[in-house]
Amino acid sequence: MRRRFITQWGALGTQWGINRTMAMIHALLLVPERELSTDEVMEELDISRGNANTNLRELIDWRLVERMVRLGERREYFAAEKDVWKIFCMVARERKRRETEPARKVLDACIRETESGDSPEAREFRRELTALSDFVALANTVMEKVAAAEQNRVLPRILKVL
Amino acid sequence: MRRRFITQWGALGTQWGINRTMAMIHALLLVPERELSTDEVMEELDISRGNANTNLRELIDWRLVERMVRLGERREYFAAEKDVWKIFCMVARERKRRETEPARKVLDACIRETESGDSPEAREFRRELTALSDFVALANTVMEKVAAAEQNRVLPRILKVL
DNA sequence: TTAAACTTTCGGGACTTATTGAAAGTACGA
DNA sequence: TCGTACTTTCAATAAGTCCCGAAAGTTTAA
Repeated sequence: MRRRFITQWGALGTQWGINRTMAMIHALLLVPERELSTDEVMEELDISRGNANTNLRELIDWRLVERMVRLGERREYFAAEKDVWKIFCMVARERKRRETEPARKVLDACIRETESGDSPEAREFRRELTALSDFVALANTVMEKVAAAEQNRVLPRILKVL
Repeated sequence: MRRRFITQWGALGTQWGINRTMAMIHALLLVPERELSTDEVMEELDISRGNANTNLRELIDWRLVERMVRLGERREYFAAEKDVWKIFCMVARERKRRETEPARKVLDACIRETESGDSPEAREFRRELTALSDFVALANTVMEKVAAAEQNRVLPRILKVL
């Protein structure tokens, strides 16, 4: 069953824009109570060392996985964050970085470059883009707050507002 | 400038998990005041008919673009939704459909199949997965409400709560 | 019913991204 | 300092995705 969960989670990851291996490693670490070494990950998922290493690092970069050092042991072990709320924050943070921030940059650059234009079209263009940019900025702030929030009370509270 | 906006938006799309052409068509339709035909889209972006057709349909599927019919004319025209709030709702709806719903399905299927297990591991497994599933369900509800909300007051209101 | 105008589908090639496996790098203990 | 145990990098290749263009399908007007 664990194996099935892992492969399915991997398939899901693809749709989320996360690569399959990364999602599978995450699933693998999410379930068992103990941390695993690189070699164990390689063996369990039947993947190469390079692949395991790259994706473990990526997961650490997302802060979804932590490196664990055991006293007196050379080998490193890896453990996944299990608190769903924290996972959510990490994903929000990452998405902000990869999605809303670049969008905002592009929009603002375009707005700035049409500032000189004075034709009706230029104004219209600027107006459209500004509306978009403001909105993205707002969404950005929301995500930031969500990512920074400490307690897992936020989502229920949001739900109440809606 | 418009052209630059279009290409940059296309590049952004890639990071969002949307294909380049789709994002470019969206940008193309977002800016000008008038709707465009398939042929005009092909010409502006220098893409094939098949490509234009496929991606226009995909955009329509996302409800980001509408098909416009002109009386007495055979040809169809396309126009993008410009209300940023509506765009947001559409994206939320689509993401829910493509991200949280499948995740929930996988989790619930796995939980159901371990219901019989009674070992400590099985219980632990079930506990973990249930926590995740509940959380995803909560997120799901939030997105649903957001997508259904009519006014563009929701985001500011959420912001106040945080 | 047919031709014309337009839309959709789909196989194959181009391009992009992920993975391997081996070599190089690093850190530790003796 | 060296050997060992481990981690990281990277070039080659495999896998996956996107796009073209031609052919097939559909709708409309005559």
